[in-house]
Amino acid sequence: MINPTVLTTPVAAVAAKPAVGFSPAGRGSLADLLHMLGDDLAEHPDARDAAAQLAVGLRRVPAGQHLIQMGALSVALYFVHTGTFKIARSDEDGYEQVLALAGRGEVIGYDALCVQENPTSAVALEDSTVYVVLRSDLATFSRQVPAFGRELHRTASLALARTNDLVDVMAAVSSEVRLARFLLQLSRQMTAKGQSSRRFILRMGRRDLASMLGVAHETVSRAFTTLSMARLLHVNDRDVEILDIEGLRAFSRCTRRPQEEAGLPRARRLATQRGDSRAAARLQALPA
Amino acid sequence: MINPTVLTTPVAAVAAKPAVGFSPAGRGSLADLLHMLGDDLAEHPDARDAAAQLAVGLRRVPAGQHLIQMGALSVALYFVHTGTFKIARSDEDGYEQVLALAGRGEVIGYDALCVQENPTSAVALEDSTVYVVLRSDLATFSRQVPAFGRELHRTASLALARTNDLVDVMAAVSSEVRLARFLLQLSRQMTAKGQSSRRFILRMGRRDLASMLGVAHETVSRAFTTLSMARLLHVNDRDVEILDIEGLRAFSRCTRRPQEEAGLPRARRLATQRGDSRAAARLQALPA
DNA sequence: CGGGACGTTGACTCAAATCAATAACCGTGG
DNA sequence: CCACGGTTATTGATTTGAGTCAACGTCCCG
Repeated sequence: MINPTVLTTPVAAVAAKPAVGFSPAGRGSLADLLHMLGDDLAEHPDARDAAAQLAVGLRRVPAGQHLIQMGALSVALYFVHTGTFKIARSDEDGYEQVLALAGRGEVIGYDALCVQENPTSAVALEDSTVYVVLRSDLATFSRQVPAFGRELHRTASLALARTNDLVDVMAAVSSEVRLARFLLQLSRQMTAKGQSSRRFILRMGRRDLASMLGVAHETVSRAFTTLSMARLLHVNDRDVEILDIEGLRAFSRCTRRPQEEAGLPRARRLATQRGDSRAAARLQALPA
Repeated sequence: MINPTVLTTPVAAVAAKPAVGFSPAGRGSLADLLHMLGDDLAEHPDARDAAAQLAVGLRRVPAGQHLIQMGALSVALYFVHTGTFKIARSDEDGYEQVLALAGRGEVIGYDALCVQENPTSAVALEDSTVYVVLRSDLATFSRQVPAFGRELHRTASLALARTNDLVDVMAAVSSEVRLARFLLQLSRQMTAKGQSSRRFILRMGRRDLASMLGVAHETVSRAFTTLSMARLLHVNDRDVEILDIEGLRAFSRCTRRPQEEAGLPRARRLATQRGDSRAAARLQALPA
């Protein structure tokens, strides 16, 4: 699986500018950051004042640029303000494994806290901005504004849960199921962010998507057409609309092939399998 | 992939005893916990005293018992003191996806911090003990003993990095490469813990291992024999000895099939592929 | 000794990787 | 303006790695 995906990111552009996305930085306060994370400090006026005093950087990262270069010294954590990032690891051959997407409110760079160098890189998929919190400020900020410590733990926990979700996706048997699960997760995330859970734009190309699913990019194409023909989706390049979310959900649970349930003396099933073009067959496993 | 793996854990035993592994608890101090995590607080005598005052639970978890039941309310974080745990997620069909192993010094339950209920379960693979830190104590402990906050972030970061490693494993093309990568990571972890990096005992059965690799358990067997025959390993059930770690490393990098490097005008290669029994062929990609 | 869980090996089939061709799109430059 | 190279997406043909089914040996426990 996993065809190329070699340097999906415009290398030329990155090489031309300074390696680490350096752009006219802005300025914000810890209070701004906390507000974005959903904590208004409304009930802690004193902490609110403290947070307003603590300055945090605000950096612009143009599309395609690296926020973090894998292997570089880790100096800060980043919180996505606007835009989307792709978190990836690439081996020396240039092959790239996408590990996560990070959108508004999510932490980037947390996985480096246990070491010196960043184990992953972060690339902006579109023009983006991030809050910058220096590692050397973490302790101070957490002490002076307990809400920050709380939120940091929450976002880190979320990052962990997200990666676990990705493992679930990659563990699925068939490519169609992998895609279905991925889309459902994306849908759930969109809901959490208050956007439409039915329709959204994929921020990445087929190759990056294939890398996340752990399949060849041609297979992603085919999986899309299969799900479309099953009337579960409507796809136009990166524009995806979920037509039947319940059906998609049912389909995504079609993990490993049926088998005798754990201990329960049930023996019906199968007899429905076999014959036509595969994925279509997996469809009649639907509820209604 | 992923054959059954249905309820690898002795359900009966779990069902018989209270759902959440409940065992004669001990008592420890935050200082003990920090000492295990590698922070002696030697340079902070006052913090040392504070930490010695703060009590944390110490719980015994017999082999096969659940420390955390997926879906249960999250009330605490756990730090493995002795033994090993398997972190897993199981869908309603009884299928189980293993997400991580947790050994001495690692956190368990961190992924629940962003929600109410535990998104994963944790099962002891052998008789184990854990330090218990209530979620309600987290803020206090972090404030009173800054070293705890630091170590908590470090271990959480490690958990995230570990899961990323697992994604790398599951992203590999062939089952043999998956196994090779997994073993190398295990080897690295053993080194970090000061144990032999050449030889170790797998704590899990083939089915759980298969779940982590994202393949059928029969395939794990075959991959083991293939690597053995390649003289890279010596395997006896769960006892694994790495014979040629450099060879194994070279093999593990054999990801996707060769292809034209990014832009570079190189055209040699292949012509070596094809003919014999697959994995053996992949071997001559070695350095020397 | 029989039942159960586990590990290994073989045979068969099929889903997906691979190889290949085509089309659409984009920015550039003549 | 259109031609050109480059990147991306889709679809088809072919091959093969691994999932599945099945049989067998081992070990442990009651």
